[in-house]
Amino acid sequence: MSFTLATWNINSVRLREPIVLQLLREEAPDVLCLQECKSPVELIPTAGFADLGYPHMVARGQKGYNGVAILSKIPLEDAGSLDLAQLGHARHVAARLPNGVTIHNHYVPAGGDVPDRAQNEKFGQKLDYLTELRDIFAAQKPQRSILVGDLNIAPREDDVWDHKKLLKIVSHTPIEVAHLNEVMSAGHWVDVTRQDIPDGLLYSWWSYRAKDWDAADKGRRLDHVWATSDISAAAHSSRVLREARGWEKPSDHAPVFASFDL
DNA sequence: ATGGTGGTCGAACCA
Repeated sequence: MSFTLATWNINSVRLREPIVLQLLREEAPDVLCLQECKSPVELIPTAGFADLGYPHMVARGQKGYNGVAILSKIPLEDAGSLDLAQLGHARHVAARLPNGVTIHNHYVPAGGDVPDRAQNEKFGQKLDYLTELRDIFAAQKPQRSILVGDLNIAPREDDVWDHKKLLKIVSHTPIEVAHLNEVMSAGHWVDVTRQDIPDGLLYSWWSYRAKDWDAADKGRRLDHVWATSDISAAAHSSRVLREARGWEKPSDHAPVFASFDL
């Protein structure tokens, strides 16, 4: 079984229903994982998705903030959700495909502006979220699994537009990168995007605040596709759909794709 | 050092 998967922080699934439909029409991934839906599950506009061949969804939602959803052409079994760091936020949901592969969709806390948990509670929550996730993977090694989402960390020097300038900026601080790497090693996860695209600058997010995001190109790679080591060799064809950042009423994130032959 | 933009939901919070 082969399938293509995409992950996209949509920043309101209701406001951006038109560009979700555009992505499904033009790129037709088999599975689309969304973050920051900012909607209760019952208000996600599923009818249009179903009309395009995506009748299956597992999701967790809340009013106004957070929210994650997995849309699919392929039947999905709800595989539960976690409330990491006990925030009471809808930041994770998992689904199982008929071939037994589990897809984890995460929206990691952004962490606020000050990279110090003594001054900024949100930064501590972000680190705690990652520590708890690490501990779960250390206790039980995940198998035949894919983990995607807006992890709100750009781990590599070439995942940001200026490594030195961003070392004290939340999303690229050494302590965040260390926490993310501990999650990866605890679960034996492989960074599929960098397996396929090992070299060079690569971003998936550009701030709304830049005058000309495309020309300035001050991006960061915050959105990730990982696979457990038992299936990582089946992954291929990773790409970032940068053009979606320039669509009508865009999200500040672009979708990240990967395909799997399993 | 600061402010820049955008979404939610209708003032303040979050990214």
